[in-house]
Amino acid sequence: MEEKSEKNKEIETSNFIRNIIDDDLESGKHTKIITRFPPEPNGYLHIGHAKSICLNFGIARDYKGQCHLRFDDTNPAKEETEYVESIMEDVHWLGFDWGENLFYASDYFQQLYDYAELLIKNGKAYICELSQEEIRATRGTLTEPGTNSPYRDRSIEENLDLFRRMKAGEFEEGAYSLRAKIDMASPFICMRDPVMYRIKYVHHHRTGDEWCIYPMYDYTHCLSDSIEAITHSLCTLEFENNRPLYDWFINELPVKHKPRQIEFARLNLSYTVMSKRLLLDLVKSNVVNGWDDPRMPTIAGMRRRGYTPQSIRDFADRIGVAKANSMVDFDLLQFCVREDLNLNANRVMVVLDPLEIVIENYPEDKVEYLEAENNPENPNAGNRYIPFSKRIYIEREDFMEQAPRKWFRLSPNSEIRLKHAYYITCKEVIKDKDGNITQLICTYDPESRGGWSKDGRKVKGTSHWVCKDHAIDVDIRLYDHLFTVPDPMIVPEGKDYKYHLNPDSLNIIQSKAEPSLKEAKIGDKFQFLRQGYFSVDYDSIPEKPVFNRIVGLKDTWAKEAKK
RNA sequence: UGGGUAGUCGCCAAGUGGUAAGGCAACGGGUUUUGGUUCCGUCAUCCGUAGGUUCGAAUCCUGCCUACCCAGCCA
Repeated sequence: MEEKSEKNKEIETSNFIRNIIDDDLESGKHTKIITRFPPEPNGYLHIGHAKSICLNFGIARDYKGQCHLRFDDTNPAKEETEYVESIMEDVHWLGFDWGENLFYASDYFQQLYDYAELLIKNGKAYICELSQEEIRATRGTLTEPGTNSPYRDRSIEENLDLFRRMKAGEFEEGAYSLRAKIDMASPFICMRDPVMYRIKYVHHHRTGDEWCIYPMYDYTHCLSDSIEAITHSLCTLEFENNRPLYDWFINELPVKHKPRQIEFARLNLSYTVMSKRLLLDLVKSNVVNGWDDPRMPTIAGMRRRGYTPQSIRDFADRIGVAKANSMVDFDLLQFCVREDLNLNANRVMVVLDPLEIVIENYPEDKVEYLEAENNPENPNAGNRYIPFSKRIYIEREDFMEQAPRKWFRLSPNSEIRLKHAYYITCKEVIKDKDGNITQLICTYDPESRGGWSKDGRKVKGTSHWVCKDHAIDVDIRLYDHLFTVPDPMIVPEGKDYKYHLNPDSLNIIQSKAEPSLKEAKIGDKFQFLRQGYFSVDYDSIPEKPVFNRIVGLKDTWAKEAKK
């Protein structure tokens, strides 16, 4: 399904990071490019991570280098095996493979510890007894320098002894920390003697209870990159401030490789939120039904919704990579799925909101099987046969008693084509006592079988339909944006991001589908003719398939009708 | 207010001194048994702003404005 659309597309991928890599290759600084995707296993991956994954693995692929998957697991209090499994699944699903290069920062705990002792021996790190609050208080502010810790000038021997006893579990959490000795007056606040190690009596998902001291991100990340010989360490903009510290550790230690950190802007998508904290909150507060709720911007959610890996990769290519903060239109993502699915999803007829039609001049017990192409964009998709008889359903919104200007669907005495079937003309409108339309009486033209007429008369409107006696019942889940505004983070004073939650982000309806959909399997994707693209949800049961709407078709009539 | 970044079409984004790519969206039109697809066309005399250098600047220099990030023993 994917290969076909992949080859007729050639997005020229050029960005400032690739330019740097090109220069490094040309100058001979590097001969092989190694990148890495370094998630912390404390939550599910989202579309923002997909951007990073496509960037890192994409570069490795294009430069014939390699991209490592490395779990940044230095804070056991937040990390779980469940997350590492979901992350691996999502990266694979997106179409990338790290091969042998699966790593964990925790693999380097011993090496990192040895490096720390070396820093102590070189007089570049010390054991501090200040409490967390005291450290904060002596750090200074954005405009004022901090003050030196009273423990800053301990002897190397004492520092070493204390550090070893920290590791041995002799002290309580928070009683001691290992700090780099840099500069309490640095305008880079992260350089004001940052904490390198803290004591935590917490079980680690991989190292168990082997360690009770854990290294901090700034200390761990640069050295992990170095150990793996990463050439270009790509991260998001908020780490720009940390780069001096990244370089400091690399330069103070006798490392073989000195990776270069390069920062790019993280992805923001309109009508959704992207922070792990907020996504976790949506899950915990049951606003959505779990991490893979189809409204979530998580990879798992998008997969369940029906987005294809190809469409997400294409999206990542199209949004580009730069240093300016930005918010991408959700429209672009929708364009990418439609483009993929238009080529690859078979067409099928489903009447979302059924209105019964009785064809008065059609024989009572006759059933015909009409041939229908599965995908006009792909002749290889073949044909199928759809039953047709006297009673059928059409879409309720395809009929209007008082037709507006430019309306070319059904209305009293007008003629339309039933896709793949016949021309019908509306003769009578049946209503209940409240005036609601309950049924339409129509006639059909037996000469128009297949949807053509010999006299070549123009029938502008074409409706989809299903045969009443053969239709199957299906549940349809119509999804819309989780939020009603492009930027949910802009809220009135005193409100939080939930202020803009869309109360109509999910609508479940019962519909009638053509019988072929009985065979649909979980994850199958279809275009419901004239409606949109839908994917079979895993909540389906044999008696009742459940479809998620991935995205609607472009609807220029809806636009016209608004005028 | 210290430091770090960024400001090119409604939204992304190329461009790196030689006179504004491309995509999405939008708009107009042709084709069409999906008001889908597809096709054709329109869409920045102008690059946050004010000066300066230059034959020539979005690209170099200076000032100013705006936005984002940094004061976790989170990442």
